[in-house]
Amino acid sequence: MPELPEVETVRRGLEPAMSGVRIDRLEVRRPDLRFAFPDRFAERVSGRTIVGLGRRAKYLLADLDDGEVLVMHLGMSGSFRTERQDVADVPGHFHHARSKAAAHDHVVFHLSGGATVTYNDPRRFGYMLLVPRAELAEHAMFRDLGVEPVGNTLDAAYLEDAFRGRFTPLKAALLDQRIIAGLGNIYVCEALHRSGLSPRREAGTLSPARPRKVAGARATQLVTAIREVIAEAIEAGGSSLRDHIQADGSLGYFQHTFRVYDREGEPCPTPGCAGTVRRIVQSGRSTFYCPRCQR
DNA sequence: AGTAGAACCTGAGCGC
DNA sequence: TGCGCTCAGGTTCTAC
Repeated sequence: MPELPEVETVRRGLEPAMSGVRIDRLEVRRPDLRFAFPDRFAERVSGRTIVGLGRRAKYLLADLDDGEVLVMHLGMSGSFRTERQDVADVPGHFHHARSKAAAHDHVVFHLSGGATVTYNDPRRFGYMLLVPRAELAEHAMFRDLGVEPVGNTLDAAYLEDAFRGRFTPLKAALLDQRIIAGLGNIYVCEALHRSGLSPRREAGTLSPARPRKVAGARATQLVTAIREVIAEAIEAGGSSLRDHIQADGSLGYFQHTFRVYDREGEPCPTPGCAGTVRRIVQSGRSTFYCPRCQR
């Protein structure tokens, strides 16, 4: 489920409840998610204070006061929800009753002050790790990650370099976390549509044979589209947080309207384009695009 | 080396 | 109502 904007939205939603807060007890309700939990996981996390909550690509990073980082990945179906039981008598404050455990509630953070944060993940493609802060950058999960899509390091010249000589389709190249870290199936489709580039085009065709000082127009368009799509989605996530979090305390899903994703058969939303959104399968995954305006 | 496909797991939606 | 099939926002392992 979550791509970078969703993970960032989850981070922002959890931060007020978790940052600077002590974990009185970590409740681990099964032996594994995608991987087995770390040795003595519950014991090592219980009693720690969360110094700060960060994010890298699609990973959520909780800095603990003993120098370790609790690394959390939400896989396809992971989500968090926050609940607190100590605000019932605050006038005007929404009260989240402490609910019973739902199906697929795998990890519960019992926080000082009485709030809980629950990780739910039906498909269990998510996972949690404990990594010493100093070793994080060299950890197998992080060392090969590419640049963040919104940030100074992503620019057209970088993309041209990364794509040079590659025959793989643009769709696959953009999903490759070693080049840009954090994009997923939805936002790749959206960015390609906005930039007028076909998902089937060979990645190397965006790169001039030799590096140039001034990057080409197509790579520039693509970079602009990626940054816009991600920034807008994070903004939309922020809005949904403000509207939504108090109602049910759940984090991980928010409503979005996409221009092409999951819109097979609908008219292409590009102004003046009479095309129809088409669905194809590339390396086993759905791609939505307009064959008319995406070249 | 680089790329496609299967695998991991559960649930939702659809046609019959 | 129920069965069987396809599909799902991610990553990793295997096989050409």
